[in-house]
Amino acid sequence: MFGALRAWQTEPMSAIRGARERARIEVTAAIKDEARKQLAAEGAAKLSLRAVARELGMVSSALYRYFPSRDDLLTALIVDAYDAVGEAAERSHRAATGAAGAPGTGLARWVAVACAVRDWALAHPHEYALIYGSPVPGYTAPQDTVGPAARVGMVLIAIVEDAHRDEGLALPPLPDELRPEAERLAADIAPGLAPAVAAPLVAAWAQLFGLVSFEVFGQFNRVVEAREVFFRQAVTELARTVGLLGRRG
Amino acid sequence: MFGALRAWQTEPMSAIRGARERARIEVTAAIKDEARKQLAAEGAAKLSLRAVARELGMVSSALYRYFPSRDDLLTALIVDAYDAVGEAAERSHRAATGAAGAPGTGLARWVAVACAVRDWALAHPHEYALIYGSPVPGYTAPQDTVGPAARVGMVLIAIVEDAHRDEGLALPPLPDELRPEAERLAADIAPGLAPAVAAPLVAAWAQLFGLVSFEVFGQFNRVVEAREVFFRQAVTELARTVGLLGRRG
DNA sequence: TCAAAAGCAAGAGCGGTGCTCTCGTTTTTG
DNA sequence: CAAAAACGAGAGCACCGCTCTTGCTTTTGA
Repeated sequence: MFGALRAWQTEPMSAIRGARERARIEVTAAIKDEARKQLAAEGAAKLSLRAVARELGMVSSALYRYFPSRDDLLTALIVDAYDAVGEAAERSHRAATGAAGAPGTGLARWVAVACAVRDWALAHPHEYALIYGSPVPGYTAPQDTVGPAARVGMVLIAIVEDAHRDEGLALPPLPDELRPEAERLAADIAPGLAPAVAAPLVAAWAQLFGLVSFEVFGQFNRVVEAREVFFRQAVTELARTVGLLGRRG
Repeated sequence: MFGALRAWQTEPMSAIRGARERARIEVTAAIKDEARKQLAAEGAAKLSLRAVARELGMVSSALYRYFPSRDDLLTALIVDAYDAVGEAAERSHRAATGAAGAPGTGLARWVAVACAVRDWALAHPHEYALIYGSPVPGYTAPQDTVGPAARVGMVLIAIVEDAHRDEGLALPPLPDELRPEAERLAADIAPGLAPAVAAPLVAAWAQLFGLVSFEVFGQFNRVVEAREVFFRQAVTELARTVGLLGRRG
């Protein structure tokens, strides 16, 4: 018995130290799971700490041991949502990067990642709204969210960088007014990228989510019917604006 | 006295019939004004019926004589917001349509309207979030909102239609997969428009708001710095996708 | 080894919310 | 002029986020 105790204490730091810490991790995960369930069911506005606690069989005040406020719980869900959509994008990117270097695959990867983002958004509309709709907690995003929030953008950058190296880009001319900003952007987000493509890339990033948001938020209701083919065509055209070569290129 | 009463009763239907009706209109407007003030200050999530009533010196239950629920108040604000941004777009369209028929004005009008939408959004971020962020009341937009919600899109359609008539469009080829949807779209939203431009136009509509949303919602923080010139360049490129001819065209 | 410290669940409670109902009062209507 | 409708005020219900206090358990450190 004492031997077992000693064995626990000599476990590496990375492992869970005691029963308390283990329980804390499990309870924290259970809270987030239940909160995510309520978020998916009713939306962020209806998410209630008391309801989460009730469903977990604990008292509402106990929940504040794990999240100092409702906004902190929402922030945790925001980070998870960014990670989820980011991972969906990265997975589809890996899947579309089977054969590297083949001409035209840049466009295929771009469309694949865009469709992955759209699919995730349609499957998790409330979580999507949490991160790409109105920012509900506070006015500015907490620092914890900036890393996960960049993952989709990183994938898009990687696609364009790879295509630039492997197939070349059909670069649009860079207007003089935009040159300083484009150079700053390129140096900031992708040091190896040509300034002429950095600005269109950021714009395409925003426009991609414009297409997704309009569909998820119902702006396309009674307007666009064949949404899959409509979306694919739109993001294909978007790929052209960042220099990815299509069939017509 | 009775004469005055009779005179009131013989007034035309369009006028206000009595003191009660007049008061109702005024109180309704006061409620909406105060609600809009709180919306602009704190956002839709913090809008409280009780606070509105308190500020207006009435009891919260009295407010329910004018709006049956909080969501109905929000819906009224949504309609007003759609009308406001729609009117901003229409006004800038009229201003940019001084000299009609001159070559290249289609592009100028497009950029002017896009900038007007962006300016309004940056000036009224919470109202913008109410209509182009997560749909907060219910899941589907009430029927009252569809008309006002279409105003900006109508302006964009008008610009392209006028340019099509006056200057011609540089139409991109229409892929076969998109043809049925494009024809349905064209017949639905703008009977005089070529199918090849209908789909890109709807996509550009969504992408325009993607650019605005990313800026308003803070997604461009620490990414895009020179936002005005960045936006103008992006919507100029967007104009090209709907066939409006630029200098390079 | 054992007492101090820290973490934890539970409960009561505060001020706030949306919303309903009732009750006089006032205005409109027939 | 009486019936009907609209209205403001108030009390009250259930819920919310959040705080504070009270005991209990685990962890810690001398």
